[in-house]
Amino acid sequence: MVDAVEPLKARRIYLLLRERILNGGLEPGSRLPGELSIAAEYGVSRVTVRRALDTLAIDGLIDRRPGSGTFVQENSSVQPIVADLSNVLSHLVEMGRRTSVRLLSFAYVNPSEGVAAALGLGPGERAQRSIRVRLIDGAPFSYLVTHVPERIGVTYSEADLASMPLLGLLERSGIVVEEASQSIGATLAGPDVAEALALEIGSPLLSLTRVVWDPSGQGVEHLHALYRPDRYSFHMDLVRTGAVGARRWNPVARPSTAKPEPKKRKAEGPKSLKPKPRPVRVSNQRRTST
Amino acid sequence: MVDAVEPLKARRIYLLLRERILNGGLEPGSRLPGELSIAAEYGVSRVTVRRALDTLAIDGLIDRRPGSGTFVQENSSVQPIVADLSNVLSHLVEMGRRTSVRLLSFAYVNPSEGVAAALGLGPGERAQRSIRVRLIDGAPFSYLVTHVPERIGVTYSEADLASMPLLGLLERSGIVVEEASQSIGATLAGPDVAEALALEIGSPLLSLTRVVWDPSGQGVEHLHALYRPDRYSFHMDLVRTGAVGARRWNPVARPSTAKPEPKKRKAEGPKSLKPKPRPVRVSNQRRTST
DNA sequence: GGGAAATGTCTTATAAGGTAGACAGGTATC
DNA sequence: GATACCTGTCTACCTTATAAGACATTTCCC
Repeated sequence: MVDAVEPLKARRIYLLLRERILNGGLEPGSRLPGELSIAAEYGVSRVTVRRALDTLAIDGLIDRRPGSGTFVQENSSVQPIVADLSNVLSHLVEMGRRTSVRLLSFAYVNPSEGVAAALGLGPGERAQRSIRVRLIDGAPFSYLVTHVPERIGVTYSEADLASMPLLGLLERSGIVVEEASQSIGATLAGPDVAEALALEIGSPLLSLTRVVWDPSGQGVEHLHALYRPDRYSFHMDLVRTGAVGARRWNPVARPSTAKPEPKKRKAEGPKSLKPKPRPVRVSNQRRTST
Repeated sequence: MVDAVEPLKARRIYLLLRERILNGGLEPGSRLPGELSIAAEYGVSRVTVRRALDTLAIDGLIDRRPGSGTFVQENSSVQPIVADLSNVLSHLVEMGRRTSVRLLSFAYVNPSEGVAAALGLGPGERAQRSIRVRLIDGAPFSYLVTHVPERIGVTYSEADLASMPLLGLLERSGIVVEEASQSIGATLAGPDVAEALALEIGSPLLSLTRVVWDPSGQGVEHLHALYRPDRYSFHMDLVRTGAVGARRWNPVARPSTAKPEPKKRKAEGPKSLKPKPRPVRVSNQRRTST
C-alpha cells in the first residue's frame, strides 16, 4: 500500500479543505485564506487551488465573493434523513408514504454463496433477487439489493414490491419475522450504484447488510443496502448500564412514533445534537459526495 | 451527475476492485473478469485497468496468471473487527489490552461551534482536543478526534490518554457517564487521515460522531471517529417486538462478555453471516461491495 | 479617492495520465 | 491441434492536470 504516485493535487487540496471546513477549525461564515496563501501553504499553483475551491463551491460548502474572499457557507451542512437504529425497519415502513421506490431489477436467480448460506438455502435452491432505489422528494438515497427464498418470494408480485416495503409484504404473506442481524460498513460507489444514486463513481457510501429470520431460524430475507451518507445516516441513543467494572452501553428503545424526551435535561440532550437553530451552524456534519 | 473532471481513474478502479475483493462478492480463488471486461464495465481503457491491477498485485490481493486470468488471492479476506453496537464503548474497553494507541495530538483549543454546542460549552470556554489512532496488531484501524471540556480534561494527563481509553479516564475521575448519542455515516479519507490509517487518499471510511453526557445533561465528551471499514464494522442483532400494525425492531442487549446464542437455530444463526468457505467458486458477482 | 487584497479570467508551456490499437505468448477447452 | 481467451508488452496519440504568469474587476478600509 505504498502510495507511490502523487497526482491529483487538486483533489487532495479539496479533501483537505473540506476536512477543515467540516471538522476542522473553520467556522461557518469565516473567511478562508486567500487563494495565493493556500497555494503557498500547500506548495501548489493557484490554478490547482481554484479547482479545489470550484468543487467545494459545487458542494455548496463555500461562498466565493469577488473582491472579498471565500467564505464558509452558513448552512453548509445538509440535513440527512436520520434513521434511528433501534427502529430502522419500521422507520422505513413509516416512510412508505413519503418516499417513492424505483424497481430496477426483479428476477429469480441462483444466489451467491454468501447469500445462500446466510438464508440457509440448499445447493441449487433459487432466490428472488430484487434491486430497488428509494427516493425522497425525487432524490435517490438508497440502493437496496434483496434476496428472498423462492418459495417466499412467490407470495407477492413484482408490482407489490414496487409499492410496498418488503418486510410488510412478508408479514402480509403470513411470514413471522422475529430476528435479524445486521452490520454496517462503508464502501465506494461502483458504476451502476453511482448512476442509480446520482453520484460520482468512487463516492463514499454507507453499507448495511441484514439477514432476517423467522422463529424457526429459517432465513427469509437478505438485504444489502447502500446509502448516500449525505442523505441518510444512522443514529442511536445509548444509556450506560451495569455495575462498575462491567459497565456498558445499552441502546434506548423508543416508541415507534417518535416522541420527545421523557427525561429532563439541562444543557443539551441527546436529541439536540443539532440544537436550536442559532444563527450559526451545527456540529454533526454530514459529508458531501465528490 | 455533473461529472466535470474525472482524474485519477486508475486509483479509483483500484479502490473499487479492492473493495469488491475485500468486502464484496468476489470470493477468494475466484477469477476476476478479463481486463477488457473491466475496462468496458468502468468505461476506461485497458491500460488504466492494468495500472489498478498492478497496485492490487503489489498489495498481494490478486494473482495474475498469463493466459488464465487474474484471481483473488486465497488469504486476501481479512476479518474485520466487529463491534457490537449495543456495546461499542465497553467493547473498546475490553480491547484496551489487545490494541495499542498512538497519540497524534494533544492540546487545549477553542472548540469549533459545533463541538461547543454539543458539549454545552459557553463562549470562550476551551476544550481539550486529542487525536489518537488505534492499532490492532500494529495495523491502524481507527482515527479518533475527541473533545473534552477543559475542567474535565485536566483530571488526567497526556500519558494517561495514550494508555487508557478516554471513557475509563473520565469515570476514574469521578465523572458519571450516563447517556450518549451517536450517528454513523460514511466519508472519504483526506490526506492526514489517509496517512494515519495507512490508506490511499479517497478510501472509504466509516464515520461515527458521539456525544456523551453526565446525568445533569452536561456534555463530557465529543468524539469524532473514522474507521477503516475493512478492519472495523458495526454489528447488531435485532428482535421484532410490538403488536401487529406497530411492529418494530429492538436491539438485543448482550452481556458484555460475548456469549453464544441463547436461542436454538436451525439453518444459520445471526453469528454466521459469513459461513464456512466451500471449495466452490462463485463466478460473476456483479454488485459492488458490502 | 486611493490602495491593498481578494476573486475572475486569460495566456502559454510542460508534465502527467489516459486512450486506442497491435502483437506476442501463455492456458484452457473442445 | 485448433480455437478462444487471457495476460504481458509496446507504440503512438490525445486529453487533462499543473505551473507560472499577466491582467481585469470587485470589495473593503484608510
